Amino acid sequence: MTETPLSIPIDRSSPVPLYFQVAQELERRITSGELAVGTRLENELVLAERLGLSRPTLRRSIEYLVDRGLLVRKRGVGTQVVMPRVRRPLELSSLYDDLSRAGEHPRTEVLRLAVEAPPDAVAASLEVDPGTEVYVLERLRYARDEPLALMHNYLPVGLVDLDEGKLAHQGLYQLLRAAGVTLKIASQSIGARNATAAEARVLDETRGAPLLTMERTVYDDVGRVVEVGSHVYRASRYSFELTLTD
Amino acid sequence: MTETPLSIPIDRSSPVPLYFQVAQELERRITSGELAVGTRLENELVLAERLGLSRPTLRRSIEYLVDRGLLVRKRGVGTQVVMPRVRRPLELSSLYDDLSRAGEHPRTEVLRLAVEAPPDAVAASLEVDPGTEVYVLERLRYARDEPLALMHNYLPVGLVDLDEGKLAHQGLYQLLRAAGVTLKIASQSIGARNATAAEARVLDETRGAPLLTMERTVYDDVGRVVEVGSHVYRASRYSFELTLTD
DNA sequence: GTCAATAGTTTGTCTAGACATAATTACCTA
DNA sequence: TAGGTAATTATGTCTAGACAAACTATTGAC
Repeated sequence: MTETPLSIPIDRSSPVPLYFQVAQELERRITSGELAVGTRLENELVLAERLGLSRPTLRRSIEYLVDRGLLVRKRGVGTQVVMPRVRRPLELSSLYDDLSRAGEHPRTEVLRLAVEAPPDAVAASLEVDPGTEVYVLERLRYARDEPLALMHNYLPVGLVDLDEGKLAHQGLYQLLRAAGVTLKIASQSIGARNATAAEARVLDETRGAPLLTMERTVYDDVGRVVEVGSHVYRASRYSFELTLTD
Repeated sequence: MTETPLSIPIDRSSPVPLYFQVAQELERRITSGELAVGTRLENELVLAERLGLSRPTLRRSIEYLVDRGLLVRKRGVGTQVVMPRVRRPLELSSLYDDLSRAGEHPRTEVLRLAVEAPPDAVAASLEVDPGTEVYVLERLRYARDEPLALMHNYLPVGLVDLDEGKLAHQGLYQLLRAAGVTLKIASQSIGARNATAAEARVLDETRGAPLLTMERTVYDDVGRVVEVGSHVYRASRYSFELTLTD
């Protein structure tokens, strides 16, 4: 129930929007514990005046953090700090990015890279006519020198130029973003099955070992399908971590 | 590249906020296909005047739909309809709700309902002291008269009163919501393993059959842990569908 | 013909203030 | 004392307008 007078420096000459400067600084203080859970913020009028901002601008900062689950507002009551534990609702990240961040030293072996007509089901997911040629990519992902996942990707040609060299050192999504593609939304399906003999051999498992399967279709900001992936992960080494909101 | 003059009736006497009336109607027209993908909206000034709203209010409507991935804005260019395919980023729903919606006639068999001290790991997830008594719940979920999942749940006492009768006919989350608990955020981990003999027997699978595992911790709007779940699903009958954004 | 400067269009940010509505608190009456 | 009513406080919604920045297309110069 503490209520701290809040002081945040604002740089009006910065290209960073004012509301975002405030939001960022608030987020930092909350996640760092500087603003403890349960702390009540001063009311918007006072806060706006103290920071030298208009109320709409200040409200926009707070709204941003409310959306992300760091603050709770109640009309007639006030605004309170809730959770430092929250991460993003869910990130559109690739396995490579995740592993890099976790310091797992990912490595990728490109087993196949071709331009050819994919299976009809994949063509349908890609929303191209059956028989259309697309990038077909088969990769083996290692973490700490152990095989982790066998990945099949399909991409329309023309978005990005792929070659083995680039793919060995960068994640596919990094390459897409670098090519100016804005990944916007993906739909995934996560399931499980037992490893076939061939999969077991590649992944250094035994036949029948449990595998996690993931099918993913990724769309960009204008609604184009930019990638279809069909991957299997060793369940003994990997699990999906998610955070849901609402 | 079509550009339609947009006409939306607005009820100023309604308690529904104006920006939301507009957002809802726009969403309906987009998902129904009435506003086709690629359609460009008129610019905000014109649109605001046509609808008799101020620009900030109109902008708020549009912002709502941009956040949900139905519209894209580009400065200097305009606002365009993108995807009718998007659903919510990801819903905090329970298996029971999902199945009901899908018309799968879910049924629940309560195998155990007790108040006792949970394993220490669960107590830690629940953020209660080891040895604290909590609800311990073991259930078998059927869909279309076939066993689908074996579910273990742990809840702090005092939030909701549980009894077998209620649990047979309603999902756990429905009961929580009815008790005034606002589910806000959950962190999940999805993995896979092979079925033990006991699990296989209960789930009508064979020993070694692939199972999807899910561990979930749910928090309410003020940051309390309200449920910890540890579930296994028959991979032959179930997969997780997700939509990621950003 | 090509490239750069420029003008026009459209969204992005910000301000100042008005009124509405929900939650709480204080008070006053029965 | 108990009850409801009124005042208070805070967020929610909305308006009207200003200026900034990004993108497009056109125009002009070489």
